[in-house]
Amino acid sequence: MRAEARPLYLQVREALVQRIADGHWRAGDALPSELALAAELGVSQGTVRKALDTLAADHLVDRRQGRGTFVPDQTAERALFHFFRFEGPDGATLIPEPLDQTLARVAPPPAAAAALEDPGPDLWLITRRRSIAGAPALVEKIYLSPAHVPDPGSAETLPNALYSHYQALTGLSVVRAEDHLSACAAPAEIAAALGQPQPPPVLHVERRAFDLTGRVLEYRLSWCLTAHCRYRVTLG
Amino acid sequence: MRAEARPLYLQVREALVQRIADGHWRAGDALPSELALAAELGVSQGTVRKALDTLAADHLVDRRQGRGTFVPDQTAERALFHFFRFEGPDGATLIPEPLDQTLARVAPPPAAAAALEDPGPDLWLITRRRSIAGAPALVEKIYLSPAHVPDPGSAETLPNALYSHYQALTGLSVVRAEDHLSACAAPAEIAAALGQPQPPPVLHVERRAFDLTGRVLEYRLSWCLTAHCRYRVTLG
DNA sequence: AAGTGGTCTAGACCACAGG
DNA sequence: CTGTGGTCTAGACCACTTC
Repeated sequence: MRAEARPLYLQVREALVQRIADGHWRAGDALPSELALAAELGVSQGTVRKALDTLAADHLVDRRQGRGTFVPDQTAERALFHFFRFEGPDGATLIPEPLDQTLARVAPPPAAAAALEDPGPDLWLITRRRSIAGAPALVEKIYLSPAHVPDPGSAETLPNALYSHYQALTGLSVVRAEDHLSACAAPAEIAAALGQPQPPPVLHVERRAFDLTGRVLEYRLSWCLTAHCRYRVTLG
Repeated sequence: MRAEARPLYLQVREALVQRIADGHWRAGDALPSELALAAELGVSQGTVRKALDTLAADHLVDRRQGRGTFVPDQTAERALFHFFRFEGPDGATLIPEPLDQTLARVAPPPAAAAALEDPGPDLWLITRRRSIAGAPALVEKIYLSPAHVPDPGSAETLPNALYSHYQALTGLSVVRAEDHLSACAAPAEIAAALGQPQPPPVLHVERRAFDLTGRVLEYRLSWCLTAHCRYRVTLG
């Protein structure tokens, strides 16, 4: 570890992030112990600990007393509870049932091209419908760059939990997402997919999902009927 | 500091939170230095530091190198950037202009009574309209318990930034909020207030705002036209 | 110069998991 | 029993603010 302007523990943090991003350690792997990392990097255990604590705070590693420090699996559970923000009107956990989905290569719409840097000539587009309480309630258009996800599989094999699917395919984890919400009358195509004769008011969500190096891995548009669900946000 | 089951630094944290909640230190005040607190509480500086670091992470105190540790003012700036989640379509900061507002005592609607524990026979209700880009775009109904806010002032004197107003009046700070978002056709009353002949789709936000002891200080319903704005969420 | 928080180190002991 | 992370301490030095 050389002397530089930035604090040592941030340099250690970046070195560790680098190795995770490289795939040096894979999802599910345990990192070396604090003492081992300290010896290897030539810093004290306390400095490694501080770096690991900041990573844990960002959910980039998982620390378990007596066991070790782990690169987290993108478990379906975490994807569901952390990145799926819809819940029932009473606050109950809500699990939408898959209805149908398609997979295609499409020319990038301008918004998708702008969101996904380096979009290339065409993108993967997953279109899917999901139902809540037995009625179609959610339509999603999910854009992926082939540069990041060369082959998502087929429409039949796409699982419900996409983020863990991306990780299994590519080693890339979604660690952060930014949503922009608005209300609009459902576009005709969406209203039809939701089985509504008249365009109903829908909650529109535009999402950018980032990997741990800050690249946009996924650009997603959702339209949701909120008769039986709502989007929950906690502002700390 | 007595020996107990919970870690020392959490006991220190709670002692500090208690004093802030008590008003022992007021908004804007500096806390004693780490060494002074350590001596007073009979623990090491490192333990006090760890407690203060967790408080800073939760925005309950403000630490500034060379100056000290402060109980944060509920500045209009923080209220705006942290708890006001609307922005322009291009991501630009957005400042809605106040249009008009009223203040009344009303019988608590069931939802407001459920949200505000101990609501009493009636509540304060602030109703206000705000405009974006020159057109009415936001209607808010804000319920306050007189037990927490005995006298919010008059409709004429209510400022734009309510959370810092609450703090100036009562010493209570909003430190956390939970929003529930849905889309609906604007109720007739709201459509009229927004100057829309037909009920437009609006983003409906139900907010509970908490003080640092976890009580609900405010229950707020908002209806927003999202033609020129959107609600931004970052999921870490 | 004095006082504050920020970083870094070294070492002790505790709590937990697993062989 | 060993090894892990979690807590707690003590002390050194640095960076920043204020007088």
